[in-house]
Amino acid sequence: MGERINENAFSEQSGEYKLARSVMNPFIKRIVCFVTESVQSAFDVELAQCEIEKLIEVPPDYKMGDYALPCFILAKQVKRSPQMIAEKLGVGFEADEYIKNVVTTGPYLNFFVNRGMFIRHVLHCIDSEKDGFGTSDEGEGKCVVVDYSSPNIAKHLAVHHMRSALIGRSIYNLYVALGYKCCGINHLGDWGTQFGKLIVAYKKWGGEETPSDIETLYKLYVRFHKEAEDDPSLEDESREWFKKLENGDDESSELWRLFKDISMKEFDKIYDMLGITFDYYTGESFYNGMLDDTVERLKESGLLELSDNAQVVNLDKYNMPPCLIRKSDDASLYATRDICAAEYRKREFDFDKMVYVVGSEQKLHFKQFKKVLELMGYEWQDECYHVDFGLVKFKDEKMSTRKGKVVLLEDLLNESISRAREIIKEKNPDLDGRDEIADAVGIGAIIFSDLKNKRIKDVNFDWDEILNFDGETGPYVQYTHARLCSIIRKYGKNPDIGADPELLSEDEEFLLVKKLEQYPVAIKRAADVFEPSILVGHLLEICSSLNSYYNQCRIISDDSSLTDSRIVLIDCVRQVIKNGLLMIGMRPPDRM
RNA sequence: GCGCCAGUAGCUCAGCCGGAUAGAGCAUCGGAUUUCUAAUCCGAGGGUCAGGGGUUCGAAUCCCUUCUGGCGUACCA
Repeated sequence: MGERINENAFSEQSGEYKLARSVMNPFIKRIVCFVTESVQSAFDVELAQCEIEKLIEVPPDYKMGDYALPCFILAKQVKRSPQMIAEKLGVGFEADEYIKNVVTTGPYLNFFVNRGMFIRHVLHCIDSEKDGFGTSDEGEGKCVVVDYSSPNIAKHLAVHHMRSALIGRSIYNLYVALGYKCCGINHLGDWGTQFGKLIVAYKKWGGEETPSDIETLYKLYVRFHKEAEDDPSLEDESREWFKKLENGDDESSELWRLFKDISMKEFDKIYDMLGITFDYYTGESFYNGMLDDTVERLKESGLLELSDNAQVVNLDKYNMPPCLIRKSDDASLYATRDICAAEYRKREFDFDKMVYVVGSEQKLHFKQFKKVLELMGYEWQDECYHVDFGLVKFKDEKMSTRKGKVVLLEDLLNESISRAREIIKEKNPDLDGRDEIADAVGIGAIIFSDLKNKRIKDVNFDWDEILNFDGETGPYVQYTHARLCSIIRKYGKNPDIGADPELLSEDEEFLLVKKLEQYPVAIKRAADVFEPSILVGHLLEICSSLNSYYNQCRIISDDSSLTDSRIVLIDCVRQVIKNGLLMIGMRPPDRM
């Protein structure tokens, strides 16, 4: 029986994590102990266990082994050829219950685990941790602030606000899984000159009726820009109105409140559909009363200087344009408010990390922002991260935001749901609860397509691609989950972890279990680099392994012992897929 | 002009703190269902890892350089 173990996730972990993993994986621990001792006895060279552990990787081919020790690095320290080292170490190996065999292949020493033991170990972990499998307590007592979505009032929620929300929410969940306390903040763009513009537009063209929907507000906004092209005085007028607003003027404050309420109603509708929540909705306006203090601190630090009548922090020394703090009319800017908000959040939450999930086009802003914090003497600026993501591009000219056209998120989501409904009608017309499932699948497809690629990649917004439910997609993962649930339903009993794992002797079964074992590693890696796509990619690998297995082996058969064992495996896969889907904000349907 | 990011199969991407034979999905073509859900699986074709130099026992991966594309570059956010 050939072996088909092929995966590579081990090779890229940080040394720190590898240490933690060894606690979890006794197989690697065993290898590390063996190598450490052997190097000592064979070459009289002493190496730390964590050094050895960093070297352990996974061979690229199933025939080669489960874990490998490349001997190149050792060769330098021991001053022998890597081939010779591998050979000499291999000779001294004795099998035990964890590692059953070792093979020397050129400069590599390849280890084979005791599969039955490995499977037993992993399945027991999953069975005992259940929904908690993949979590840890490494963040206990620490806090992460995540700033996501943060749309501007009076415009429709744009696609990039959805990206920010989905990425941000996933990062939030990842850190919760690692035991951190998280604060999710929607830093609403509810302040700034654009409010002056809106007020001007409303007063001039708003008519008698009080606006009640975001479409009306948006039209006013668009009209303002159109008219301002011919009449630049409108810009001055809007700056004056914003100034009034900032000074607490009644009329403008009332309008501001109205505009904000209308927008929030609209936003909440979309957030509900996507399952996005926040702990705080403290937008820019929230900091209005604190701005003077912030500016005062900047002044005291001697950072402020006057330039063309505006107050700025000069950043020439750092090869950056100056950071504007107050405009020539004394009004604040977004940098002012961001700095103020950061100070507030540090006071309020005493975070260990603060994450801004905002598009790449604002890179310079965050670079300046961090530099100013540093110059103010805040060491914690080191723990502020701009988690940027690529632009959303439109293939289809009809949907371009240019020419005042926008993709309405609500339309996009509804389109996806109705597409899911069509497919259900076609494939499984008698499905119970099909409306709810169409929701989960339709929305899931959107969420998944947004998170599956590295965030830095630009997204080519293409209906056909986003609404394609074949291949590496959200529906694929959900479908896999539903199938597993279906098998367990058919089995009719509760999976019994007492079933014999030794019966799971197929290569596909072992491969699957290895993927499951890597799930907590994927979580950790994804959180470390704020990259949900790492988790998504791992979920796809699990599903792909499972489907391959499913098509090759029957789970429920006449052999009741074997069936019992396979059901335990199936239940564990189901559990892990469920955990992963929830982590990225998707619902795992029991059937579809 | 300057700065940052990206360039891997026809398309979308993974792999990138150097290691064993560059991998997926989509699309195309060919197969699999009396059997636990075919939204699945198996197979085929498809590559100058943008070009050039360098470092190294070894480079898609690190350094330099050129080209292409995107974004940013003080009173918008």
